[in-house]
Amino acid sequence: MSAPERAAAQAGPTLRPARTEATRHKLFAASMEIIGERGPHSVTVDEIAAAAGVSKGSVYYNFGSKSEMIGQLLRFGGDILLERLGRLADRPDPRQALAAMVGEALDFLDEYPSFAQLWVSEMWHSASEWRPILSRMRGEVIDLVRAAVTRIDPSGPDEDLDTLATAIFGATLALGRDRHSFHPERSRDACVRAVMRSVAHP
Amino acid sequence: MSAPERAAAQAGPTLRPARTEATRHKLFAASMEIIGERGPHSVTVDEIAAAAGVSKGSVYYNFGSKSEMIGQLLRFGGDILLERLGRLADRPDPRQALAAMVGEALDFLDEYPSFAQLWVSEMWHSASEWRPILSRMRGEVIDLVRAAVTRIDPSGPDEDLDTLATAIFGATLALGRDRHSFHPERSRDACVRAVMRSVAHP
Amino acid sequence: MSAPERAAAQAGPTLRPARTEATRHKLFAASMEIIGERGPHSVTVDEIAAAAGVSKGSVYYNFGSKSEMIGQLLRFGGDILLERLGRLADRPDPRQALAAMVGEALDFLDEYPSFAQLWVSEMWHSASEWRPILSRMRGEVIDLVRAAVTRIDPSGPDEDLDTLATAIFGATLALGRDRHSFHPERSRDACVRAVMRSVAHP
Amino acid sequence: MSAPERAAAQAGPTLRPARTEATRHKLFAASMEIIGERGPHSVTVDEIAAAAGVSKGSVYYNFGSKSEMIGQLLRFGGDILLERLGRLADRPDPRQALAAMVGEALDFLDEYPSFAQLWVSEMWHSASEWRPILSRMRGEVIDLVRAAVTRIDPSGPDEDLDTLATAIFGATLALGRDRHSFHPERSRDACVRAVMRSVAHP
DNA sequence: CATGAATGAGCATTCATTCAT
DNA sequence: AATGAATGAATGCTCATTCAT
Repeated sequence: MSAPERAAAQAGPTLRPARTEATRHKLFAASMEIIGERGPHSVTVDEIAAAAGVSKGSVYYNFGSKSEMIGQLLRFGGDILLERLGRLADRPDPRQALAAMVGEALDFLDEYPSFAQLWVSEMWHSASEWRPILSRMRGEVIDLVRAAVTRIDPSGPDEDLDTLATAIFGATLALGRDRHSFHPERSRDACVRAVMRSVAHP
Repeated sequence: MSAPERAAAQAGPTLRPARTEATRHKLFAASMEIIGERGPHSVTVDEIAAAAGVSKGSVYYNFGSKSEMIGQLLRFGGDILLERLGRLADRPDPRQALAAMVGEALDFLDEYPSFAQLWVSEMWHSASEWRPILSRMRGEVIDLVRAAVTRIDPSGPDEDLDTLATAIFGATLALGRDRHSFHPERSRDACVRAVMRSVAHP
Repeated sequence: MSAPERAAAQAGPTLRPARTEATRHKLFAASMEIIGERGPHSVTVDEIAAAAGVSKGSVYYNFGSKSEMIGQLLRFGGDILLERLGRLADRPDPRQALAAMVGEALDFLDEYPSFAQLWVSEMWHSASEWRPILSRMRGEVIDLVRAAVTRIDPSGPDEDLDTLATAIFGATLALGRDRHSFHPERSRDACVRAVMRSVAHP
Repeated sequence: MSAPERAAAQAGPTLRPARTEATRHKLFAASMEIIGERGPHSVTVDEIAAAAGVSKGSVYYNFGSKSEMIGQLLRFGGDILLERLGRLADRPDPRQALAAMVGEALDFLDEYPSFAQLWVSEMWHSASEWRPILSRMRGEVIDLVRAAVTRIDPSGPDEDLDTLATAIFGATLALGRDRHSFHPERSRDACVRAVMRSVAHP
């Protein structure tokens, strides 16, 4: 448990000192930037601290360890994505809801490419330190997709709906990363259309 | 350049290539096993050598560096996949050809889960040492898929075909990894069906 | 660039420089002791750190590399020699000035035998990592000697003065090392006299 | 004991197989070339073998170890120098004899710069593996010089003659290396003159 | 005689973590 | 709340040496 966590545990809903919050956010921003590009193992705590403009000691004071810092970073990013997708889930037209979610996901992958890269790298990695966090995120996202898919066509066995949701999830993730790495010219719409073909026939 | 490569570059009748080949294959097999599970950075050369039953020096004698060894491992795995997919590409019925390729890919991802994990992790990683190798593989696989998709429905702009091929690629990869990590009970057929939905309606 | 150098480059009020300085000097002293005896390649960083009573990591924290540490050690020693010789250069009697410099050099070679050995070994070594440092030192020492020689007898071409200065430099170096290795009984005065014979005749 | 040495020990004055002699000389030539430039510790047996165009095993077959190979190389070079200097020692005019020896030494240092470098580096090195060889060489050369000096001016104590001989030795060595490294334009004659100044005045 | 694949002890270097200030 | 000097276990890599062919 890092020092601020200890303090919070003792003091109840402390108004967190502004200085700590600022340091944490500088570290989030800097890590997000460089960890996605170079990978969590290739980036050193020194580099993160330098990029954030704080001392190395601050990382340990605020997060306790490098691993924990990355974990909180992932939670931070995952919450943003889930919040954004959740907002679109209850649109009246189910097909439009799914399309909106795919589009929103593409936007998110575009805005947080480093988070996206980290997710793809670690989610299926059996020995990843962040597997619990990432597989929970994967589960929640796929649940949202499956719900949308089910509203479009509730027939068929549950297993098939889950499989379809996973396929949509994978296609979206791949298109998002591909736009970043290989095809920046590819339009968001074209990607949404390609993904939506799997639920396209009325 | 590793010692065997230097020797090969000079041509001439390689005197004792059998021993070298044996060592290299033992290293390939052992690496494939453990690198995918724990990630290339978390696995040490000592562990690889021990798992292969050779000395650490042999790794360096044969490959020159850990990075180069993994690179050759990736080429090795990629060649297997491409060879397998290529064999299915010219089936008469284009829809059956694509379905066969998706199925074959799933089998491959099942047989070589470590290779699959490494691929997913590093392919879109901008600073990966193996990016050149992996992105070439990605390109060749997507080309195969696009050719199959084009045979099914040649209408529409090229860009859309490329995008669709990428979506199919991503969906298959995700389903393959998901079967390994989260849903071992999910059938190969269900996965193929889910992927094929994007080209299913005549 | 080592960490303290990075810090120094940014200026600002160095907070805890005393600790760093202490560590650096402990390392200088210990290295000077053992590197000259066994040669820079035969001495390990572990040994140096152990001899200095600091951790191996400290060597890297303070100098960045073994090579850089030795480089700074050489600069450190060279500055001492040059400072000592420079103080004697402007004695009124030129012959006495040169004799004093030769004697002082012999004293220095006696006090810092490891530095002397390193200098002799690496100065004329075309591929030495420390060639730039050592050849600059050689140049400055020879310049001092030539100035003294010129004051004794300004006639003759410049080239001859340079050559004579080099001969004096070499003779002194050899006598200094020889006293350490083979003839500890040989007196300082006898050495000075032998060197001074080349400028002895009025 | 290396294999040919074993053979020689058994068979008496064997006519050494031509193949062995050829291999040894190729190795001498190649080592002399690169060891002097890069230092004995920085040069690997692989490099030496490659430069000589023989296999690494041949080095061990012929010399038993890297250290022994360099030792024989040094003996080889030292014999050449001593033979050349010895031939000049009994010239009638003692001053001319010494000048001829200094000149001959400069020629030798010019022809075998790598040997010269190795000598300078290792001769005064207390822990050098080749110290015995090199200090014997140093002794024999200084004896020759002292004999010549004694013939010029036999007065004065023995110790002074020895010291003077060492000074001449050092001056010559330094001028020889300096010509190679820093002043290739400096003439052989100018160097001889500078060295001879210490015995120049009748 | 010669080769070159294999070895493993040894080494320079990295980096997450600690702690006195 | 923050700092940065110091640490040392861990790791990639080198290279002299061996030995089966």
